[in-house]
Amino acid sequence: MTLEISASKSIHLSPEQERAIEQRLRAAGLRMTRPRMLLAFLLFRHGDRHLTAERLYEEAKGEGLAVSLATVYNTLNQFLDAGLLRQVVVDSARSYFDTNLGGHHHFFVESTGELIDVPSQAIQISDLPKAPEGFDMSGVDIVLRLTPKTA
Amino acid sequence: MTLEISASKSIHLSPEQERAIEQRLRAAGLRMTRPRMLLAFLLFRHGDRHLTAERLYEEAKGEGLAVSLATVYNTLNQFLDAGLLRQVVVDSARSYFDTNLGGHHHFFVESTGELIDVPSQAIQISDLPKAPEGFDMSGVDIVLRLTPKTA
DNA sequence: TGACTATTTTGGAATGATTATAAACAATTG
DNA sequence: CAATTGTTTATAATCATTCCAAAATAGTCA
Repeated sequence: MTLEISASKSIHLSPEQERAIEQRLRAAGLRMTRPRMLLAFLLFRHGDRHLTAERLYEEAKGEGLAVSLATVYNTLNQFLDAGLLRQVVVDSARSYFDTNLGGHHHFFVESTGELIDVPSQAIQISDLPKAPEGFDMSGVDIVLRLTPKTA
Repeated sequence: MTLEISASKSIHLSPEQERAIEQRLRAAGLRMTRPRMLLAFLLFRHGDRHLTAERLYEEAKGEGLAVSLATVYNTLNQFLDAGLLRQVVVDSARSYFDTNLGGHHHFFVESTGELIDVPSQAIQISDLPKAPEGFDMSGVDIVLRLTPKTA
């Protein structure tokens, strides 16, 4: 699939990239469409990323292939449901989507909104309470909040 | 100060309660007003609480002394700034305010929005990464997410 | 390929939490 | 008590996100 934009701009995926993405989306029960291909490409092409919907939307526009903000939200939520993304809750104002699916935690720079991965083995937890009666513990989220050093 | 509402309803604070609250607010540079006294009373009368602004607003109305939603938000933010409350970020949809100022963490029941304190000594962390160059670590937030047990 | 059905996309309206505004009010100070 | 300053309030504004109905696209099958 070629993501044509204009005479001057377009994104080309190699057949392998395309097949890899298609396979992941198909496995999740999602049809392959141009917006989903573009967004998957932007999300997964370079290592781990932490993005807000708005930022991904801007990035897509910057690449020249416009996609509506509603579609960005729809797609992010579908990817979340499909387990291709994880949500990170660190800020009551906006949602972050994380492409790193491995167990890990985060530094959060409150002043800039930047998130930085912390590998889970960097934090040693020797004891955790068990879930109260009737519940399962579905996740352990650790956020290390950072502020610029007070000179 | 007596929080008079109607012939039938009013909240009475003992002089000690009143003085204690007033002292805390004064120390934070806040004038003593009726809405602040009411909200402080509701927040601090019974042990540790986790409240959303909306819920505190409803509770105030339920007690008969109406206070505007804007004032609830203003007051919560002032109390936050004054260090009388702490904010808990667990849900991208709403903000929780926590009256427990001691070091502790939370269980979060996603299905109901309920928060449950976890004393910090219930979680043993034997190792934490240090803050990246130029930053101080201002907080360590741990959220244990709960889901109803899968029968 | 053509025609049909099911799914997606989209722009714009709607929602919900929170914050800003500006006028009315209450507390403090002298 | 008059002047000043800080607070409350109703309402409008904002911002992220979701909803909606119509237009576009993908999948299916003859």
